Amino acid sequence: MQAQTAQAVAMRSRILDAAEQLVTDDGARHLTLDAVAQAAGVSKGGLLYHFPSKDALLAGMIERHIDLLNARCSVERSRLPDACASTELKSWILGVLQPHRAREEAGAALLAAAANNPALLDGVRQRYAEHVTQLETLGDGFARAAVILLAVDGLMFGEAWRVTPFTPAQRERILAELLRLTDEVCGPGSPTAETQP
Amino acid sequence: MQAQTAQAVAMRSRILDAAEQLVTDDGARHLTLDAVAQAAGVSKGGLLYHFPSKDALLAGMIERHIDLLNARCSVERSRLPDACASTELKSWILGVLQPHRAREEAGAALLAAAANNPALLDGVRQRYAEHVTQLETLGDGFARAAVILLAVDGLMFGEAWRVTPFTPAQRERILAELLRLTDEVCGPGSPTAETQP
DNA sequence: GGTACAGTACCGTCCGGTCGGTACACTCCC
DNA sequence: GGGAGTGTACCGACCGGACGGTACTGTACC
Repeated sequence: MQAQTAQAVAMRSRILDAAEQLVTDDGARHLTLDAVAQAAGVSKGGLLYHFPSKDALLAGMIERHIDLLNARCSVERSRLPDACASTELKSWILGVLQPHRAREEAGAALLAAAANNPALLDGVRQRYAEHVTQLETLGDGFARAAVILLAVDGLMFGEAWRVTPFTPAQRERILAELLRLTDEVCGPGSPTAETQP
Repeated sequence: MQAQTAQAVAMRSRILDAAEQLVTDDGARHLTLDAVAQAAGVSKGGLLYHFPSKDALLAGMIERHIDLLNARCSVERSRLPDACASTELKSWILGVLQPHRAREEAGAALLAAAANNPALLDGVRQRYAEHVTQLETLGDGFARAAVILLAVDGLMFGEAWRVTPFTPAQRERILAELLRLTDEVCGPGSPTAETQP
């Protein structure tokens, strides 16, 4: 890790943005150092200053992706007043799927990593295993909760690969259904939760 | 397309097997013509005789993957006696997930294609759109059916990427839950339920 | 004076694809 | 029936370019 001045952080972010965009537009195959440097408006030397190797770049993409998801889920979790067993699941659903305008193409980071160096996905694997462990505490509700979790995955992957042809309205219905199914796992939680317009 | 003698078909199949194995074991990055040729026990020239380019090889992987899924789903569909609206969905679930010992790693074909040339996924996109169109006929059940479809995707992707840590027992429970949810979409699908006493 | 780059020249390797050639089977024709 | 021709299946050396990475100089700016 480096000194991380504001300037450096900004440039790192620009580079990661460019890399994500490249993957979603042209495919992981075309994620080359030269292409990333050009897209980010930085020299190759500058790129390698921040990410000393391609693996480091990929790891940076993954790391930011996970951090972003964690931050989103934390926000959603803090918005849910109940401490029901479904809170984690709900915040996961909302965190992953809700603000879908910005960059669910961040899933591209996973694709790029999987294509180039599957070992970089270990962090994701670990996080996933933790999720499943949590779901196990639901007992009989495990299977349904796992289905919900998997559906969220499927939607995220599908959108990252641009294979899911859902309209925004359809997506809304699916999201609502996921939340409804979550309620069925362990009840709707605190009544104050759903009082928003 | 070529003459497709039995010999050629066998060799093509061997090559595709080797390619799939390579992707699942070493990642899409290491899917090179030389590596595939060596793994298939064929010379590079021989490989390029059957697949004139790498894109052709990837397209062949995708094509076989889709054909395999279609065949499996047909078998499962023919086993389901009812013509209920959930038949398609059920046969899809069973076809994709049931014989999971053989090669759900065929999902590796999708990964390899997405990494190298995303345009190769157009066939998959088309097939997916057809699925969704079918689901729309379910009316109110659409959202739930879509969730089921997405969960199947999520499980398939997750297994292809080796991120899902489910035990076989957990997987069984999830599969059962998926079928149960399918029944809820339009009833248990008893044979010709609408017309029989 | 250290951070944060720009710029460039270069290297070694890897990889997709080409190309000339081989072995063998089959067929046509005299 | 035997040579000539044709097509299939496959081999493997080779080429050109792309790509990851190194190395170094310069320089704007706080």
